[in-house]
Amino acid sequence: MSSDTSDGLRERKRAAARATIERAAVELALEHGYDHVTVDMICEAGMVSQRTFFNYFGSKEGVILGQTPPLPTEEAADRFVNKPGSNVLGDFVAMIAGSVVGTEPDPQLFRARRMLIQRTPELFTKELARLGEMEDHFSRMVLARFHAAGRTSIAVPDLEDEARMVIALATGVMHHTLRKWFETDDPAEPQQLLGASIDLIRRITGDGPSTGTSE
Amino acid sequence: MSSDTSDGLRERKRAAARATIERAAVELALEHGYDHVTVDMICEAGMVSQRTFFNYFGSKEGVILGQTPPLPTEEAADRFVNKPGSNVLGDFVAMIAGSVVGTEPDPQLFRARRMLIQRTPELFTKELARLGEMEDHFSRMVLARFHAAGRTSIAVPDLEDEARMVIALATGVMHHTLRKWFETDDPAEPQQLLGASIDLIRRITGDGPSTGTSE
DNA sequence: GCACGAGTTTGCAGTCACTGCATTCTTATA
DNA sequence: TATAAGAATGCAGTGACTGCAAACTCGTGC
Repeated sequence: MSSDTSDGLRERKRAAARATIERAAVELALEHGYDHVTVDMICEAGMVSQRTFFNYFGSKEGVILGQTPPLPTEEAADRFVNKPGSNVLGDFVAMIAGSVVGTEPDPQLFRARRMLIQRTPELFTKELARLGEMEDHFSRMVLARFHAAGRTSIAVPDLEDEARMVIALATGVMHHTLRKWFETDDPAEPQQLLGASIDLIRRITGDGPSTGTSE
Repeated sequence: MSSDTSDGLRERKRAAARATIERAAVELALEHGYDHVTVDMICEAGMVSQRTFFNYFGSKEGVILGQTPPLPTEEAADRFVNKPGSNVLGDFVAMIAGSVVGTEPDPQLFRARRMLIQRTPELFTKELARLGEMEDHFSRMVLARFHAAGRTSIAVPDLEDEARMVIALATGVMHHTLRKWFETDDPAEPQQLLGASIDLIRRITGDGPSTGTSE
């Protein structure tokens, strides 16, 4: 029953409350600094009880970090596995970037979050940790790509290690790219940053900028 | 006055207390799991007040993680900068490994710490964060190496980015290598693991396993 | 020996994040 | 409209951590 954007008053209210609290929290943190804001302050500004706050977000960080970035779409994953480019790392990072960008509907809020995360070491750490949690999943994807390319764990005994290493490296790259991204003040195209990052990787890890195909 | 290992009763007492508390903490955490151990429990076992505990270690994690790993010796740093091997990443990771290993005088305790860190995501995260804090310092080292090799920021405008990217990648590698290291149950030579890691990097990032020299 | 001062340990009160549980609304539905 | 499913809230409690002031201990000069 009812339209698509809202089924039920309940849902709508929940969403509204959530949004109100998030905005309040981000605004407060932007003004006073994350660790000078107490959960109680957020609750007052968001007009909910502390208990409700924790029901919604689970932790103080949770409200700033926002919901955990969604996994790449099946389609993107499939492309990564079956249509490999010249460079695992590049492809992987590009895929992740694609799934991270555009998560938050409100660009204003999105930027505010990024800003806070960048300037608050504690938050930056947590954000990285969150990415880290998906490591297992990702390394399985890389492994799938390897298999699709005909490489087997029998021919290459440490293929699993190699997959995990790809993820480890990619994490590093994302670390770097995220930092760069947060640094720029205008919403420059992430694509460009990514391109630069991948260039750097090539330069650092061997084949000259022109050599091209590897893996 | 007195011998070299101990100047003053005060110092000695401090060291003893510190050791007692650390051992107690690690033992308790090993037995009950890090987050089921309270600071009060540690204090009781370590025979100090809670206040003293925090004076010593600053936080609950602090007592498990141990003192922050020392920076590489000047000598090691100099070698890294002025006697470059074939691979920045490899050299860097090797240098770090050298400065991390052998920090803790008591191998028993050392292993226990590693074990705890590995099995406690929270601690693992913090450990990585601690490494991350030294990023600035390290990227300056890499930059120095670049300069020593005759590369200037004028000829290569994003040389600083490149240095930071090296660190980012290295962080990833260390992440991977640490994990592998913690996994093995016998105190296998880190050198070997490192070698394997560096092999993987080569394989992933371009030039085939045999090509050799790069950078 | 001893007194005095710097350096330490401790108790205590308080803040803040976070949790479990019982109670009180609200919304959906029969 | 009664009633159940679903939230929101209050409250009491735990556990990490901090500031402050009082008590204590070691090192020194006498």
